[in-house]
Amino acid sequence: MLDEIIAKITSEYGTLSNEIIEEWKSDILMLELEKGTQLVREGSYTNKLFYIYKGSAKAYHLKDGKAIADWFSFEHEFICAITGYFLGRPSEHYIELTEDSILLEFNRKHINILSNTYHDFERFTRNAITKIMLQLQKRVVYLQFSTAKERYDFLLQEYPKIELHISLGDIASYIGITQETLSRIRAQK
Amino acid sequence: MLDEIIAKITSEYGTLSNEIIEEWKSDILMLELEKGTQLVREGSYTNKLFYIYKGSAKAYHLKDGKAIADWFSFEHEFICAITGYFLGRPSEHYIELTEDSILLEFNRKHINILSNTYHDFERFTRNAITKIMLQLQKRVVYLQFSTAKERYDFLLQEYPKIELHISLGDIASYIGITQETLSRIRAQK
DNA sequence: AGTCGAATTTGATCTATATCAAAAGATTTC
DNA sequence: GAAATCTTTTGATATAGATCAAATTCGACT
Repeated sequence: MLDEIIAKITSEYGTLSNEIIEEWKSDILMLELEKGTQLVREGSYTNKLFYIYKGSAKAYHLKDGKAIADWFSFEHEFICAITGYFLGRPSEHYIELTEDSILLEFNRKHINILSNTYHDFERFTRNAITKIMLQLQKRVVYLQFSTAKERYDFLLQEYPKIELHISLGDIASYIGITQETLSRIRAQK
Repeated sequence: MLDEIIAKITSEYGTLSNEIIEEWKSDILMLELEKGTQLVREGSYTNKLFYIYKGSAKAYHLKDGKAIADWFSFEHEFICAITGYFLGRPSEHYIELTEDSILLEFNRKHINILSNTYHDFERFTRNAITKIMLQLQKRVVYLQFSTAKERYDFLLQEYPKIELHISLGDIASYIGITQETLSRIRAQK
């Protein structure tokens, strides 16, 4: 199964030779965990990157005691504690599974070694980061100046089935509105 | 002067051999342009990336006829029409100089060729994109759930001297508030 | 199936910030 | 250096969405 997942990943982010793939595989963990499992805790030093094969996860942080969702990850997407992973600082986020999931776990150190050793792997990494960057760019645009309804419509366009996987409260915080407001928007559809 | 600028860039994003630098230089344009010059127009196919050596620039788009600032770039920072440059689609942004400026212009094609040819250049590119990604991440966090004042304070922390370079209206739109609100926030300091 | 706790909905009220409008200050231009 | 234009400030009002509170629905567990 791992080979199959890796094939899917490389088809999206860039081909890798068998040699590289074998070396990469030597440090990949494959996990099957249940809904609610915390992959990363705020304040922890984390150097892990995850890839969701089945299921879904969320990254969130607390503001005034309330959870605010920062990032969702569904099947075939990556997720990490962004500031922790890229800056080597204590994580500002929690990461938690929102459904029973099968996922891969990678290590920053090993990823960096591979990137430094193999040009192809470096390109692969760049492509993955570029995708994250473009997703963030889109979010900034709609968070900057749009109504609650516009934000929600935009999110549904990006993730038409998000409601099957993520609770109303988490969705609301992700688009920067309260859950009451989101509930009312839904009601008048 | 070009060598000096390149030295500054590579010190930040990753060392490059003289060979690579020479090849890179063969396709760099150095421009001296005045405030208000449009570097990129919305709807145009653009494959240009800019680096501000002196001065500043903004990327913006129009919503309901009003300009909304998306990205500012000051001395020693890059700027491009993000969707145009990375996705090869017509630009969703205008880019305009906000002061008289000296800047470098790069070409996506040449950047890509260099990235494909030289592992070091690929790493260099990845570092630059990672920085952009992290900046966007920060913006998302404060756009998601914070008051007008919190946004403004955060921006000042990031760019303490922004008011010397960017107009109140542009700053307001960048943090997602109206200029009247920003003016009132300033008044009560 | 019935109980308990969590998630969602609905209602009433409040408030931060938008909107509209006009005045005051700056900056550019000829 | 006066006119014209652009930017910022100030004032009055409107409103989207927050907040607080309670009722309802949904799901998990025994």
